[in-house]
Amino acid sequence: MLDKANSLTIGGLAKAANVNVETIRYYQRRGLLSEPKRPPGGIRRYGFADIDRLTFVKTAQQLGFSLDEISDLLRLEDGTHCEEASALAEHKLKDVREKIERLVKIEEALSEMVSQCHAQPDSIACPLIASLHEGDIGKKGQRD
Amino acid sequence: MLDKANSLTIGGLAKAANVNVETIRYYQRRGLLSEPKRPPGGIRRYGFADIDRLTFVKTAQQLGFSLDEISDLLRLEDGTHCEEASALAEHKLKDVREKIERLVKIEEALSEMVSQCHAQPDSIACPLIASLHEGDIGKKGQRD
DNA sequence: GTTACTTCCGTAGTCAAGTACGGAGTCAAG
DNA sequence: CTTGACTCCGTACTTGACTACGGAAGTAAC
Ligand SMILES: [Zn+2]
Ligand SMILES: [Zn+2]
Ligand SMILES: [Zn+2]
Ligand SMILES: [Zn+2]
Repeated sequence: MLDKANSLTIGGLAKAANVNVETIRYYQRRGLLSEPKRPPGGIRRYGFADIDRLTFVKTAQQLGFSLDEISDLLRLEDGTHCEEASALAEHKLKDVREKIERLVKIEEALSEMVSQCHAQPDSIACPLIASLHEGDIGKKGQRD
Repeated sequence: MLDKANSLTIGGLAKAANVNVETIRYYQRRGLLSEPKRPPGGIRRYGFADIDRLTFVKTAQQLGFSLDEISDLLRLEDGTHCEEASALAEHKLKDVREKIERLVKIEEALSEMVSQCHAQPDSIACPLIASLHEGDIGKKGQRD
């Protein structure tokens, strides 16, 4: 962790990790990223470890983890908590699969509607609109 | 739509649709749900159509649509012309397909991580956590 | 016909995840 | 040694989606 290359200012880190400076400071306040000591009367420097951690946070976030959940993941970093980490990930995986299932149903409904609509360009009532009146999209499986 | 059974008070509707009363009122303010006329000096009554609409909103929401987008979806119901309706529906369809794509990538990444984790019960570092450090998920095409 | 819930309505507060602002201090170039 | 850019820090604002609050009026049970 004591890289020769702990040479980035917060702005450089922000650029390197492709996040806003304020986001870094926010993560520090949330305890997701530690603040390097500040040399007396100077400014903080950051290094690869910080880029790595920001990457971790952003990646996990794209996987649908909240910042709180990411805190949990970060506390499991020592690798001795494989069980807990995978339980967390498996829960997310289940959520994601449910979302996909529902989206596929909507996709089918929408594309059906669109093609019905195109099939009847001159009808008085739009079949797309008519089918929405039936309200049969996503009738079941309302849980998280 | 003109059910004999328009007998629910807002509280009953809330219970039936499994949402908070305040959420219903909020949706009314946002125009996602219409307010039935109030009989002079009386209270509003709701029916199945309202339950359906709330269900639709909640389902679409779980699929990742914002309330604004849901407004768009719902406006397809409100007598827009065929052209506009199908344009909207096609746009949404594209959105849905993009969402599915992104979620499938996430799903693959997560399930890969989980199986790596299970494959190495005795490793020192959890490969699931290790892979979060690599940040190679969704490197491109993250847009909406 | 009094009491205890509800409804109605407007306004205000909450929560997550940032983003912006303002003033003071620091640093690198010219 | 002055300028201009950047850092630091605290506080405040933002957005989306609610949730709560307070007081007046409606309604139901006894
Ligand atoms: Zn543990
Ligand atoms: Zn593991
Ligand atoms: Zn049509
Ligand atoms: Zn779109």
